[in-house]
Amino acid sequence: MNIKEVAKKYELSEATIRYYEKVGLIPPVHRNSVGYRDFTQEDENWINFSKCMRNAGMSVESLSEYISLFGQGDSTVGRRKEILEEQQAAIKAKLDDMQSTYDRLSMKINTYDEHLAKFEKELENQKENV
Amino acid sequence: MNIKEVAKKYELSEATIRYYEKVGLIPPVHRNSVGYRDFTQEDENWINFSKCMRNAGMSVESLSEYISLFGQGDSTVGRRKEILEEQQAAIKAKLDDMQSTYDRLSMKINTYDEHLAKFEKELENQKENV
DNA sequence: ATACGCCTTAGAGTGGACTTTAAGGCAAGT
DNA sequence: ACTTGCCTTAAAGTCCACTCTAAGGCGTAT
Repeated sequence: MNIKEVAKKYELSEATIRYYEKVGLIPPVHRNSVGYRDFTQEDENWINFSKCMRNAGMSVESLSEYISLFGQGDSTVGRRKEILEEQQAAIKAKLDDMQSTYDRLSMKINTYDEHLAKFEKELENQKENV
Repeated sequence: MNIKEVAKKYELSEATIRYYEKVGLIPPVHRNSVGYRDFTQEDENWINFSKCMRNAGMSVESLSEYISLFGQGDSTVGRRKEILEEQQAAIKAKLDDMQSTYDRLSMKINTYDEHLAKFEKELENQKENV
């Protein structure tokens, strides 16, 4: 699969995929005889993984450390697992935070529904509802 | 409450709070007789609200539009509710996405636990687990 | 009265993550 | 043979959201 197709499939720009390879956010991609990128299933899997982790808030720095360790073989498994566990915790915290913001926002929207314009000011002043 | 105390209370830098006021991410803060910021409970509520919304991924642009509309009074309630509903949907989408990444990551970590180093390569090659 | 500390602002600077640009290689179509 | 088009890279540019710096006002302590 060429870069154009992969970009479309994973909803990333071609530039982003080239950038991800450059900074080590995915391992080096397989090339064809003229040096063009020719993505294997494994290359695609890495793109998918890195995209997910980036969307979940993992930094380019941590992710590229992980990929680099992966390239260094089995001796790095311990540290790799450590990185994943750190991320797991960070995602969990962010999920909880966002869930509570979501709930509060839903309440706020309900209050908009119920009271409309004339109660707006009181609404904003209610300590537990802002 | 002065800016130093508020910054500490809401875990934001003083610079960030000043910036938030400057770009309209919170309404103008109450001032004392010498022009220093003197935060009322309502000012604090706005800081808390905006901090949550920023953490949940709402852009400075959308949030400042919301605050600006709020300052323009009751006629803007409709548009304001619209903005909040857009954000609610965006947060929901992000929550779902992050939840599935969290689940996948948890599985991956379990697999690290079970198989350790020598199965690492196969693990990474499994299409549904990367 | 002068030094110190806390506050103010405007505006410049920073960091992270892309995104665009410029220059160029290879190859299929006319 | 040459144009068109897809690919390549390095490097410069952009965008967002802060973050820092410089210059200065006011007030209490020495």
